[in-house]
Amino acid sequence: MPSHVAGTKQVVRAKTDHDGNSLRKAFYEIRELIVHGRLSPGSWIVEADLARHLSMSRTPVRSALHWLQREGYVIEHKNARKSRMVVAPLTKEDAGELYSIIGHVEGLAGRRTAALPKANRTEIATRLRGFNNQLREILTARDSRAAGIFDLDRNFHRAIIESGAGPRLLALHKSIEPQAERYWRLYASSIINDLHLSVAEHDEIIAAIVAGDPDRVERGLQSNWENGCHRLARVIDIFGERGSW
Amino acid sequence: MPSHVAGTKQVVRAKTDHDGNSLRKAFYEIRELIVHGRLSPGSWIVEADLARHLSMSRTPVRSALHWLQREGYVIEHKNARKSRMVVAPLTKEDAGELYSIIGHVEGLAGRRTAALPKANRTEIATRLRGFNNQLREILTARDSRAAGIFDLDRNFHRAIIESGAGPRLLALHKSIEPQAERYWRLYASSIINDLHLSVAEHDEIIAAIVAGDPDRVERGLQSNWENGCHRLARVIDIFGERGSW
DNA sequence: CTATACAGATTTGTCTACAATTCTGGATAC
DNA sequence: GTATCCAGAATTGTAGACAAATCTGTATAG
Repeated sequence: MPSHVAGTKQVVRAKTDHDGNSLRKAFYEIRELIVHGRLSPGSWIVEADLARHLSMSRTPVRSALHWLQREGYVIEHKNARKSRMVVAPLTKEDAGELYSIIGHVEGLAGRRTAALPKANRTEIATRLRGFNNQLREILTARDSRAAGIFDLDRNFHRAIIESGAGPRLLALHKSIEPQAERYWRLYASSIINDLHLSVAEHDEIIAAIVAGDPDRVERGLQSNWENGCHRLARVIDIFGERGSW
Repeated sequence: MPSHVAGTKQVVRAKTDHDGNSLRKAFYEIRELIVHGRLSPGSWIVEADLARHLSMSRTPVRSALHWLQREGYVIEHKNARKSRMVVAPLTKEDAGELYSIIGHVEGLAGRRTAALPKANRTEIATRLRGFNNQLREILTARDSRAAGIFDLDRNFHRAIIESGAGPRLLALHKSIEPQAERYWRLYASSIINDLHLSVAEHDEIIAAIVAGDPDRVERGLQSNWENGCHRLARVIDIFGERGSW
């Protein structure tokens, strides 16, 4: 190549194949950062910083942030006509609405789970008992490995949703549930101290599924979330809200 | 500037100010195209074509399509590792799940509307009666201006949601409701023929709000959607599903 | 006549460039 | 000492370029 062309383009391109789907990766990684509190509630988001952190360009990061905004993990601090993005704060009011929605979404799914054939229901109940018994063990052992608790509770609820919900409801649940996890993680004590209550509520839900009673399952799930919300509210009152100032 | 640099960049750029927010515009316009059936269910989507149609670059169009995908207006026809986008088909099964979800979301909001102070409730009821009476007029006059019917029914429901729901639930409703509109628009006759049933159900909902009975409001809204779904299912049976082949 | 292979056309995914706007800090006026 | 204004830094929004992947149609071999 002649040397006089050297300065013309010379954009050394680093093989664009960042594995084919950076957007997904960006979405899940950023969500993880938010859910785990590494990006703390109320804090500023700079696209370029995240892009560097994830070692990709701004384009997929940007799209991911828009997803997160639509789902409520991120809100736009609209100054004038430009949208600054901020990690959504955790407030008691928001928690109330969020938990209420999840309770109803799960209630709807649970209702359909209760309508499944008996064979399926007993199979599910067995699985649910497995999760709940593990929770009970942690409880009696005063183990308090918070991480395990989160996962067990999540698995319990997911098992119900996944067996009863169709694709739409499932997607809806998947997009909302991690937001409740934000509250769990940051106000962990609320879950751990009152764990026995939740375990008891789970027992009732299992019984309702075995009985095949949709109303009872729905009520059980709604109560579980509603009560969780009250327990959470107490903790928020004590420790204060985060990211809302 | 030395002449040997003349060929370096020279990208004449046409003032990027497409008004500051092309993404929103792209999202709403494309959604409109889908909801109104201009982009028919099951049909292929090509980013570049849409970009040309909206006279903007692919970047905002692409993001908008991702939003639409997340909300269920568009699905990805995943071949290998690349995502071809397709306008979501309209199926009886999907309608069932969709209507069920909306019924419950509105039910939750309506429940909170029923819990408002009496003064607010009567004010809302007045507004609702306004919409419903207009529907009744169209009905008795055998007017069947479909467009007006859509708007009136939508306004009726929105009035309830907006008075009872918090920001999260409102956003959720806003993202789901237009998807029901897709079914309305394409199977319009299902609404128009049985309009009197819906009007009667609306009356019951109004009465429940006036009475301030959350359970009754919730039941009323859920039934309204559930019955609407049945009416729709009959029409789908007759005319067939669209876009699913 | 059918099946395979290959070349060109399409289309998507990601990157970087650039314009416009907003923010920040410091210098100047009072 | 405080308020105002301006230059430069930082940040966002959009455009367009390119590479990889997929699809399509045609030509060739059997």
